[in-house]
Amino acid sequence: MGGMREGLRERKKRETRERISDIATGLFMAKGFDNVTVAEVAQAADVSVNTVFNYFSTKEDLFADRQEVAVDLPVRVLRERRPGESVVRAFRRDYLDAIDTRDWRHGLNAGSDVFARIVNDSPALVARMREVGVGRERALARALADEFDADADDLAPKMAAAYLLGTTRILTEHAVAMLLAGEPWERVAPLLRTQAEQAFDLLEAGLRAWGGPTATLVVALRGGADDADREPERDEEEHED
Amino acid sequence: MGGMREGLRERKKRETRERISDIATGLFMAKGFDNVTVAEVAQAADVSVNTVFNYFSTKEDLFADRQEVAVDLPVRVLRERRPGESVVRAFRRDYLDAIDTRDWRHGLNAGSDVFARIVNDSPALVARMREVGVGRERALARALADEFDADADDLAPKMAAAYLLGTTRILTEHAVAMLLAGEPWERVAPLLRTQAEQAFDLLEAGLRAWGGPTATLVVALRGGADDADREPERDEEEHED
DNA sequence: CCACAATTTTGGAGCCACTGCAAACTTGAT
DNA sequence: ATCAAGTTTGCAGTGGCTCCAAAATTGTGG
Repeated sequence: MGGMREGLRERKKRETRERISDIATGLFMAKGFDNVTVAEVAQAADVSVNTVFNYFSTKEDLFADRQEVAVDLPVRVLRERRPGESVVRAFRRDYLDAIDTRDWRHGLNAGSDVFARIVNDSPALVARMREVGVGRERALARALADEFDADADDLAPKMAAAYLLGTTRILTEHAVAMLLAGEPWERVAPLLRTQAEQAFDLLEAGLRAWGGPTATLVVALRGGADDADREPERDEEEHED
Repeated sequence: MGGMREGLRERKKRETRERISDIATGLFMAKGFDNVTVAEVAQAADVSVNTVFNYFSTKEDLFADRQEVAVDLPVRVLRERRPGESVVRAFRRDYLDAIDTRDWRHGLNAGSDVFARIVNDSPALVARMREVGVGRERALARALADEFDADADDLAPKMAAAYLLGTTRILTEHAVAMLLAGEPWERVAPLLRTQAEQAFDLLEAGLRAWGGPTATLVVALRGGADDADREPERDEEEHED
């Protein structure tokens, strides 16, 4: 049992997994999630049903697979914010960037409309996506609490996470709804941009007016003029995964 | 076929429905949601499985039943706010009231810990509860948009709904977590109260600093005069399209 | 090359939520 | 009593998913 390179065995495993996932997503896109049985996927991928469940523990996993990774995405935005940049500003920049580049990480992909239609047609997938969202929020809340070492009874990190991700969630939902209604991206983008700017203005201005017991976190969130000599940016360690 | 009082037929229907629901929740509490089959419920209620599905379209419906009604609860808080009272203030009052009276409408029921444990142990029920939450948020957003007749591209109602319900959600989650950890209500309540006050302070102060294009809604949300206190330092952008 | 062990795949039997259908059965009105 | 409408039930099935034990495949040492 040598832990060598990648033996034939492991390569085959990887290949089958990818084949199953690809064929599955293809079928889902073509016929809709609920109109495809696992048996169908298995047959198309030339494996047994048990093999499918060997790689993916649920049918929904078969669809997410790639989306799953995005759970720690907000955490990365938090951690990789620029020196001196407030948390809200970092999220604002990230989101506006995503609009410009039409990045997939906020579901603004070209083709995200078909994706959204597939998801919306299937209660199971809708539930799944919500679960991913909850995971993101929890991860961000943990990261915030971690970074500004708030104690367990301090709800500010959770609140902040909810506000930040709620904001982006609603922005994206609305944009995708417009795309689903047939609006071209060229018309959606500028509106989305102004909406995003307004929304983040609200967040920033909102937090600016607060001087609560968790002042350090709030200052870091909004980027503070409270105490001028304080360095809100912590030393950034090199932790890229 | 006269639709008179309540005929024998309808009474029997109501009785069976209640009997099934009661027996089901009893079994769920005793053994956990996933450890009870619908067949078991049917047998205990002395009906066939088909009859169960005749009244409740899913197994989860069997558990919710009573909880379902709570979807329009935030809307009621909005609509029944006192004259001159801002929306945020209304929600604050409602929540603090709920703490004092330990009202079930925010899951602060005595015995809500067992309820929570049952729910948390079942992925299906967790998903169901999240769905209820989403329904609440959507209903509140619609009601807000309705009341202040915002147009379809105005995201302020949705944002406000997300912030308000996100706030109460996190407050309640934390309180229930403490209860689950064995803390007595007498210790939880005062902490929850200060946390709630801080959180609603944040909301109120946050909205106070905002002068956007949807000024009427914001003013209604936070209460108070528009140009009374501080100036928004970020110059307000034009509202085109 | 040949065993032999470790894995992977597979078939089969089965559970459970849920559906559709047509035969009972119950109720209400004539 | 009788008939129509509504309700309950049994039965047969689908589809996701699990468990298990028998193949088939791959890595290792002789």
